[in-house]
Amino acid sequence: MAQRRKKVVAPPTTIRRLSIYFRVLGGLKALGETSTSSGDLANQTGFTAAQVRRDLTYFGSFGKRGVGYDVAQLRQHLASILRVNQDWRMALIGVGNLGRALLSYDGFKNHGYNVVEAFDIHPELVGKTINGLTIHHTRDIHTLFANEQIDMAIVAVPAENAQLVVDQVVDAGTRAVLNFSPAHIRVPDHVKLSNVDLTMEVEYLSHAIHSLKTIAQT
Amino acid sequence: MAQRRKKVVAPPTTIRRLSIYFRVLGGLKALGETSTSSGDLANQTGFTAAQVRRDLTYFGSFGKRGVGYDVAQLRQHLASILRVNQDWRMALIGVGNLGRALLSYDGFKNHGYNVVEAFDIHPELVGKTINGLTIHHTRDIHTLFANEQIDMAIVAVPAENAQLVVDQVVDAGTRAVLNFSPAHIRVPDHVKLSNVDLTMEVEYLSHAIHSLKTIAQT
DNA sequence: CATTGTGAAGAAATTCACAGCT
DNA sequence: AGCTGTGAATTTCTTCACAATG
Repeated sequence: MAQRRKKVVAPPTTIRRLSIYFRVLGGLKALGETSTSSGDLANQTGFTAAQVRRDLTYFGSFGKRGVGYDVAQLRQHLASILRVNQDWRMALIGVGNLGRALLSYDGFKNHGYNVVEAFDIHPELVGKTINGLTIHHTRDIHTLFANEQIDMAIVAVPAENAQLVVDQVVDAGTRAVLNFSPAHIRVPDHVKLSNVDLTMEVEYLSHAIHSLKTIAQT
Repeated sequence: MAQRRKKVVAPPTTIRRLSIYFRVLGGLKALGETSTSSGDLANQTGFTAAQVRRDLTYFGSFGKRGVGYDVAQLRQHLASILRVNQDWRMALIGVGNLGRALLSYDGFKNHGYNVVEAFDIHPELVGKTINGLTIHHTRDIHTLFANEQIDMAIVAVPAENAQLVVDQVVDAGTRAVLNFSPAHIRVPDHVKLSNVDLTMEVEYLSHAIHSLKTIAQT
């Protein structure tokens, strides 16, 4: 112990912004742009130039002073930091409306995130094929996860079943869970959890609209 | 200028947590619980007791020292802060896979967030009925928004059309936008924007899984 | 005496501002 | 001359710790 400690680890907020820079760089590349700058990235993302630069410094220095960043090169660096295009194998648990929408979500497949298994608890869905995937029963999660190495589980089941399902996928060795159910999920330290909470966003907005009125008097 | 300034405005993070407390209180109420505490809420949300209390102080003091909080009463306070159950009128723009899933998302309708209009640009969808809603052409946004007072727009169109669509709904008077498209959207100050970025969450996880390996050596 | 509400302290994230390269 | 990379300052957010109180 008592090791020296520099500012080493990037905040979660930085990682999420990197994902956005990565996307913008993809756009620039598609347009044939070869060079960009922190100011340009700031413009296209709504963050500040200082923040763009600060975010990048957590991982290295990728630009040339006086010049800027090489689009392809910076994009490649971010791909490597974020680990995109690494043929991630994902399983979808819960093939309801939201689950089905996620199955065909372009943003996943196009970046190396492949849904390779689908599960549901409803007997009438089990055995059916959707987007080329046979739907399995959730009771078979453990067995099938063992065969196919699954890196990430997408959980889109009702709140009351969510913890149970997550326990199963964690038990089966999955190390990342993307949870869409409106429930507080507990996972052990070695598992990473990310929540997408649609109700929360809507309620945030309904609060925010209103408080504008209150603030808008200078 | 040079006005005095107390800590008055709650951070956005607080608002989002309030939404989660609200949900937990709903669960407690359903179980017949009448009383709770910051410690209990902390347990059920994964935040800390101090944070629960701090979050609440931005809006008032709702508990009794030595006792805790009345479930129904605190829930009612949060409902009022978040403005749930106020019959919000929402419009969905983009009736693709994701849009359709959102149309039938229980979390919205059950809390007074009603999708009352649906729009799409594709001629083959216009005129069709889905979940009891007739799909209109996006070109009619302005006209139809004028008739029906729309409080919030849910944007689930491809990134390349997103800004255009948002400009239209903003122009039509909407003051809140929930954007699901992977694009940086600009809105004027009087409009509130919230983004749900699925790719970002997946990339966050793929980064996080990996960095665990690096950190896990003590 | 258990639990709130809150100043004060601490930690984390953002922004400033400028030296250092190209 | 222009843009990066980064210490330092600042702001924002979280946690501590305890007086107040039902």
